[in-house]
Amino acid sequence: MTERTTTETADVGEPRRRGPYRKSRLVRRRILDAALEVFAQSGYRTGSVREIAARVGMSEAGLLHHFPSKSALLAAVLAHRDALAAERVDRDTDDGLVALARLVGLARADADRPRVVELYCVISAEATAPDHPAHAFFVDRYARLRARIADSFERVRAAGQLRDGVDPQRAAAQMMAVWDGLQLQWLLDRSSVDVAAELADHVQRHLRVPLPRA
Amino acid sequence: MTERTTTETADVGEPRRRGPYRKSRLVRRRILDAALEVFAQSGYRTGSVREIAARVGMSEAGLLHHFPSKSALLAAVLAHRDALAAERVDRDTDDGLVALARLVGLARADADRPRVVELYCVISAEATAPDHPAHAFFVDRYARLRARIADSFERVRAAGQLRDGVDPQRAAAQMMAVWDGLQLQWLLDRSSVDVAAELADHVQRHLRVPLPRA
DNA sequence: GTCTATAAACCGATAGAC
DNA sequence: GTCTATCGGTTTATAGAC
Repeated sequence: MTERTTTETADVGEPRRRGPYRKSRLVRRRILDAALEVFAQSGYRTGSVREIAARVGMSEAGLLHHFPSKSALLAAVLAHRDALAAERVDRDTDDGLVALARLVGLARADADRPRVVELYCVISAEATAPDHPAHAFFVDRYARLRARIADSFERVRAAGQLRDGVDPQRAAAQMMAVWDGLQLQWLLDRSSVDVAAELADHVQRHLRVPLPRA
Repeated sequence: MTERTTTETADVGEPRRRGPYRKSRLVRRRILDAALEVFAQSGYRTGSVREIAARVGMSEAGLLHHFPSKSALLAAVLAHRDALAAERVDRDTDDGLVALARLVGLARADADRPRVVELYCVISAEATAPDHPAHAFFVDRYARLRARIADSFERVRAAGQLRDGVDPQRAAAQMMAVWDGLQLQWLLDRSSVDVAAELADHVQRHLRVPLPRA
């Protein structure tokens, strides 16, 4: 959002030859990666800026030059990860079935990103407290996702592919719930459940037609 | 487990006239209640013994006379709440349908205990980290609950009340998952979902017969 | 059984040098 | 852009008086 897009005016001999703020962007990226790991493992409140800075290999003050505060750092991590996920899922489709299948595909891909799964699991539970810095973010995020998934189920219904007695709104809430809950079980014990398989099974139970794999 | 059951030998004039360690038991109970609130609101790692002690109205050292450490206090809170829930659900039944209905009933009753719901939501997510003091507790707890609920679904199947293509093990994992996930949504926004209603709807989708209300 | 006092550690954020 | 140094705050747990 606040990303600079101007091109540099001095081109030669300067350390930032290939673009403006190039080093800053790389450093910020490394900080985000380290913050993701620490917040995932320890939560926001217990995870420390000191630990994040140590993983990046710089001092606390050096890190806080790039992000004004700890909570701003968390916000940046969440915004960054949400943007990456949206990139994967939000490509245009009118097909509700495809939209739902993409979510299952995201769950399948998440098996290779346990740190990301852990981040959302831990921080969302923490953010249940109204005074948590990410509280409003998660309240809004869940309302938004519920509405979007309900819309997908609605399109499935309009295409005559939804089973009788299925309410799109309720199906959306249940799909998100089973997804989150499976992730918790999986984080506690990797061998206990197959998140994507169970999520697909759950969704399939609402459909008249097979859920595509993509 | 370590509860004393001996009766007192001196009966008159002593401050603990109505039973041995009576005051200690009451104090321990008040500590457990306060600890539940603090751990629910702030998690284990951020929740402080100081805050718990303040709510009980005693000093930190005074509190730690009753529980040897902070982690022992958390263990006691969890054991206490699990015992209360088991009391409600574990009465003997051979009827799988009744067992499942009791779980939905517990979810319904939990609408009046948001602090308890919050405790499990926050601590289980935190306990995802292998070095968390409650990690082993939750890994074991989830394995145990999955097995028990799978057994209930198995009994439902044996009674010819399970829909075709439903695997008891997977149904158990999915039921726990949707329950946990709905609680998270509910904690973030009380008006967003009806946990018990959605849980009942989910379970009903696996059954040939209506789930009883009790 | 409860207290005060204290140890030993960690925290977020800022000031200011370079 | 990164550092050192530091302020003012927090934490769990223990020692020892009463």
